[in-house]
Amino acid sequence: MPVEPNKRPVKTAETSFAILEQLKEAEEEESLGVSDLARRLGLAKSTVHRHLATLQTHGLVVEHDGGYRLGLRLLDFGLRARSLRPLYEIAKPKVDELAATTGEKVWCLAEEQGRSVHLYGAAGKHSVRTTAREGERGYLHQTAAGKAILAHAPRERVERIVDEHGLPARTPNTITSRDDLFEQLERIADRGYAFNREESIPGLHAVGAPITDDEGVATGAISISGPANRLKGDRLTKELPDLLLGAANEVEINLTFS
Amino acid sequence: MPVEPNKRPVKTAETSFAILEQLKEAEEEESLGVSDLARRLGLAKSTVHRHLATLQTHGLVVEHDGGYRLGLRLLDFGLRARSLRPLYEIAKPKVDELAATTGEKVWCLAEEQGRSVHLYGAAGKHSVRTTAREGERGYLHQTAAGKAILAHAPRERVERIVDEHGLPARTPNTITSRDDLFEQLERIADRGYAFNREESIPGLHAVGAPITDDEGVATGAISISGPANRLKGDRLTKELPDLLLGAANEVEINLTFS
DNA sequence: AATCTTGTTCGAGTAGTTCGAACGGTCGTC
DNA sequence: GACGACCGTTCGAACTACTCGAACAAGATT
Repeated sequence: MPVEPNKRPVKTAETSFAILEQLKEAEEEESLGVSDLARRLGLAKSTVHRHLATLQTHGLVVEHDGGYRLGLRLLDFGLRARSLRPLYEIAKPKVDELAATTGEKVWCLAEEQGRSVHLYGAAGKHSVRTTAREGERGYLHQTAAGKAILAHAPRERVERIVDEHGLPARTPNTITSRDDLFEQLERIADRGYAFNREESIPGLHAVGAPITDDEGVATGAISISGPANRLKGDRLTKELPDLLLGAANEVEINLTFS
Repeated sequence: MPVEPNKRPVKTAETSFAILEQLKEAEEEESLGVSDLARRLGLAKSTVHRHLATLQTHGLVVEHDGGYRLGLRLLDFGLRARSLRPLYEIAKPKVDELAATTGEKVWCLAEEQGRSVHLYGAAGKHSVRTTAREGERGYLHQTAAGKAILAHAPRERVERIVDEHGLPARTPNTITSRDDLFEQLERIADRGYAFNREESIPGLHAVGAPITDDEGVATGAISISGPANRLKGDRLTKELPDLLLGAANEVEINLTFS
């Protein structure tokens, strides 16, 4: 499913989305007003005003503190979108379990439109706090879970994803060359799981295993991540992968019979 | 802030929202196609097609199984909307704690546009499974938490809310008369917490306490709910309210100093 | 094999959006 | 205390761009 070039988009709807996007990007305690938004988006005040009024009647935006912020109707949509994914419903308890037994941060990621989405995360006792948030979008080549997904996808699919999104770096260790990527993906496919050695965040290591369907194609992945000095040696290369593969396998079985 | 009558809404944006709404209402494993949506919304196929293409490039909608479903970009927006509310961030650990100590289902609700929103829920060991979901909207007069919020709001505000949303019933016990409502609210305001005796779901009882700001106006509430035969007598009228008020008070303190 | 779907594209007509100007209100400053 | 600056809001006119319907290929169903 190549993302269509999308001739003739609905521009009016896009400006509404642009307003939502601006409000999402806004700082925590900052609430934007009509004029602020109009300036940022290069639109007339009256236009922004009209869009905001419409968004408000649908609960997508709410007045707050002399400005506007995202409305909780979006929470309804977002959580519905997530619970429609069987992967979430089934992986969640396993992710909790892994976090409890390993004490580290455990994530379940899904792939959508060539990007990764952090579906659900559970914190173990010793888990580090990173900037990752549930719902966040990321690049598949930058994480252990993402690479595990790519390694279990048809090569042409990976080619198209790289064509579209490139291989942006986040740390000196991030894979930035196509050749390196495919070389690693091959080894990951053989091994069945992937490592991340400070490729997305300095000082952070991770292991990721794919969740594959009955045709061996990945629909998501789970990962365990923690500080490099704790995730190393046999723990990183043996113990955690074992736990991870066990959990991933259980999820796969439950997925095919649901 | 009376919800404005909203002259001149942006109709084009509204049809985009209507499409999202339809996809949200859709059954679990049902994925709607262009023609389905066009039929349901009374629009031309080509119109729906164009909207879907636009929604897709923004990740709000994704192709799946020969149709479309809500995209995970909505999860990003929704979770951001929630974490922008200090109430959520601060109440969450207390809700977890209450669920663990009582063993029942504990909810944190917020008020928005005269309706309640289930911000966060935690399940205790014995907690019942209800139809309530995080992100769901409800009526304030139908639940313990909602009534606690209404009881700690200016009377004129409550009047406007009832004018706008009415007092729809969910069970034979739901409050449906204005007089009954205000009578109860008065007692709740005195007492400091509210009960729900099968007013939203048959066989379900609950206690709710408001989270108020420094002016005594409620911005949200937390509640404990469980089967009527377990939530009765002193446990319902003494023990649980005590725990609840303690937790609510802690949340309030943390909220004012954040 | 024929027929009824499906999703897709495109042109024409007009419905609806955008802009700008003007209003009243509120805040801050001189 | 009055002025000026900025805010959000409303409205009319101009023209953008959205909606519809028809027509197409591809696939499913009969």
